[in-house]
Amino acid sequence: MLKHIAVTEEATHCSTCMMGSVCLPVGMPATEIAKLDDLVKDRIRLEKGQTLYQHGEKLDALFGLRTGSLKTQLDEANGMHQITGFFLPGEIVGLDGMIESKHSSTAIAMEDSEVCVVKLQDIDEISRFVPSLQQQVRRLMSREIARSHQVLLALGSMRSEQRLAAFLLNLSQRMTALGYSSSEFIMRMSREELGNYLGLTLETVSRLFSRFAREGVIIVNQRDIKIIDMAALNELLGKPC
Amino acid sequence: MLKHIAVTEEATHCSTCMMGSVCLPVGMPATEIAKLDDLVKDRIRLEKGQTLYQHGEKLDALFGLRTGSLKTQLDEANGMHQITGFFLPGEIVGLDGMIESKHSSTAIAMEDSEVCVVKLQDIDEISRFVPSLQQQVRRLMSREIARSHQVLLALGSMRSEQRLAAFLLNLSQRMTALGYSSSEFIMRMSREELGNYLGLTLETVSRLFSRFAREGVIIVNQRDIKIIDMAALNELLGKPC
DNA sequence: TAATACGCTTGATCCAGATCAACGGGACTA
DNA sequence: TAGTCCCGTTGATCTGGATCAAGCGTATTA
Repeated sequence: MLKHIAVTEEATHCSTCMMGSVCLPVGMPATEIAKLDDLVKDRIRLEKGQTLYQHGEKLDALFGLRTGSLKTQLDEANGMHQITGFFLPGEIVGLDGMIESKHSSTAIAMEDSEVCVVKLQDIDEISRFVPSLQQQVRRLMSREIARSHQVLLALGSMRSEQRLAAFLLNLSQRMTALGYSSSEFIMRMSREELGNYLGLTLETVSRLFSRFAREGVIIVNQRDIKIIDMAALNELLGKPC
Repeated sequence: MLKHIAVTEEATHCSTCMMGSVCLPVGMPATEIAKLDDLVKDRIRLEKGQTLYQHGEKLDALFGLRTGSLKTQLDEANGMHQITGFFLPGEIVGLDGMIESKHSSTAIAMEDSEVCVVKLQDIDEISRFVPSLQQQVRRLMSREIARSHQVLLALGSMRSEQRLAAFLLNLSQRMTALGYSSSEFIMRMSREELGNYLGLTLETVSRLFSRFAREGVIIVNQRDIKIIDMAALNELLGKPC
């Protein structure tokens, strides 16, 4: 069962949340953010491995990840499954699947995590007073579409080493946005999960990590990654450094 | 230069458009659809090969495809490019890239086409009187995310024959929704475009068509496709028929 | 009417990444 | 302290789809 936590008056609201600079309110004018305090009435604490929502479940809220990390995946009847995203704090989960008000994917915590619950009806309610909120939701959804397209590019047009390079660079950027080091971070996903996401086997991912390390591009210690030569990763993607 | 056509009083509006049952208003209550008549003030006629918008261009509108077909693609600086979608009449183009108000992809007409221009500011304006409009836009964006995720599943987890089967079944469904035959249709894209979209080479796509034809699953005549054995395609995907 | 071009098919060969297999190390349990 | 499990690494081998190459049919142009 999901562990709900009511957000009372003295609790953190959007306007006081440290995550505000990267989360749902990102880019909104400060005067409007102040009006978002009633947006989150509820939080959910998830243990590692716990499911936030499942394919087919009724959807009536979005989730802002406060702490921890999540993955989303598609589960097919025939046993196929595809991880469609890894989420870090400040990122919004649940944007897919507002068709028929049913989730079209499953979201699972990769470590103990906490999410803010943003009810869709509260969005509609509050956006009457905060005109930019609807645009903000559109922006976030649009970003999610663009993100998927980037992954499509990786899966459709890149070779294995390029996919991993693109993934590492992307993760690095997102860590930076969170105020962490851009060159050293811990990956929350297993080799198998990463392989699934990148359309590769876990063995190929493992070999790539070893090779990158051998070539002095990164230092790998299990899930602890240190990027030594960012330019080399960019070069792999054919980008000027 | 893009050919704009002002939508005057006597022209077709959303409420009278034949496409309404599959286009932007899909699923909205009839009373609300009637209020959408000011939503489209402008249409654009595109010739085959013409670009509707390009990566990086300012975005201030969505486009409802009225006739013809479009493709969207990501173009990378290094020459890589990835087709991210093929669009049929009634489908909405331009949902990606409302971040920074810039398009994140390029949309190109695959045949002579016509699109309805839906200005974002008109959406915000009209949604003050049509409460369900914002939800509708969210639904459409959500559908676009879910669609991308399905393609991710194909590119990440399926073998070549499954990808093509999934593509044909998907196209068949969309043709049905448009009122066309579910088993016989013309594909507007070349083998190369289809290969790019599915993460395969044009040769592999061609061989797959030949093989499916040899096995009596389809009849192929260049871009003219007739599905003989729908169940066989479903079986390839491991689905019960 | 020939000529050039483009899209598609088919064959031959190659190779990146999958698959199969063995092993090693850390975390948890008894 | 040993035993079990899970995750990751590495090696050997295989194969699906890429690459290279040739030819063909249809449309467009001279």
